Amino acid sequence: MFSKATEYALRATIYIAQKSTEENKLGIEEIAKAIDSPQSFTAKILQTLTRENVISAIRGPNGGFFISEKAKKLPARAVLLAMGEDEVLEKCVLGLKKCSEIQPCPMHDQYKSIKQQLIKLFVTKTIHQLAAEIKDGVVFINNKKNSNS
Amino acid sequence: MFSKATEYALRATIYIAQKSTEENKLGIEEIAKAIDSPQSFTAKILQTLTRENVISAIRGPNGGFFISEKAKKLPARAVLLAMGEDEVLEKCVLGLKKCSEIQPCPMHDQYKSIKQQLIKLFVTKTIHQLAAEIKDGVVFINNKKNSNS
DNA sequence: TTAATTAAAGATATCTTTGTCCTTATTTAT
DNA sequence: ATAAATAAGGACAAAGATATCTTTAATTAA
Repeated sequence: MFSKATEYALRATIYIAQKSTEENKLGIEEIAKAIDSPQSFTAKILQTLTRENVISAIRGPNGGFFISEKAKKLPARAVLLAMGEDEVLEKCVLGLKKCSEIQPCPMHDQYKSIKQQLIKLFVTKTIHQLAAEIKDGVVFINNKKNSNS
Repeated sequence: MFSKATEYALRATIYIAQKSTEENKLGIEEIAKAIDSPQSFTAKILQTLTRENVISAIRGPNGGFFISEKAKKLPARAVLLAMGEDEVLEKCVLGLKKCSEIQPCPMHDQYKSIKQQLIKLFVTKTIHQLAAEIKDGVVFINNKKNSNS
């Protein structure tokens, strides 16, 4: 559904929201290990998320990444927008540019409600809410083949 | 959601199902124009769909592509399988390999039902059913910027 | 049998995504 | 001031997706 870059972006953002505070920032090495992503590639992605004001970064000793309380209230969709991949949610499933209510593709009517639910999911779920579920121990976010934490 | 190749594959399959019979086969040029796809690239894709027995092809004069009545009963998912893109339907939205009911990612519970509906759509809708909607004039499948047919 | 028509197959080109590495800028502590 | 720690940025590499072109194989009709 999403590119690897966007998957890493979502995982990293949720991880940072769960683990960091402005006083306790996270380094790129920790983040990449935690979400099982290539470190340098993830660094690029976090650069983008920082530039787009989804997360924040401070350089130098004791620097690192964190996310402000304000940014935690952003919907998950903000990550998609920052990564330039928001249109996936809206797109026609057959890739038709003109597919719409008045000119539907053969899948439109049935896909319509799925699409609406997808959009709703990314619009209503905030970064904070996603992170909170991890804190509760209900869910996980790492990706290692043999890990349970 | 899907690659361009798979989008073309779905559109081409539906178009062939709508327009062709074993007596009236379609050439690659007509198909590519109808679904607004690059002709040579589409030829490769139709080769794959033929090899995977989703559609059929006959070479030589009066040859072309068609789809058997039997194949028309295949679900849309058969096209995804032929294109090697079936896992999109099943995949964790955050790209986590181990995401499951017992070890859910932070989006799992809400995404679960969306995923199920997606799978149901591709499993229950047959190629024939999708093509029939076009014949009824209810839907369209071309992709031209300025076309209404 | 020859020419024409059509898809199949292979080689190649281009672009995008994914990924790495090295240098630079910033900040902190000594 | 200097050294260390950290992210930012740029150059590059590798792989995959997208696309084109040329040649080959199969089929048909003349």
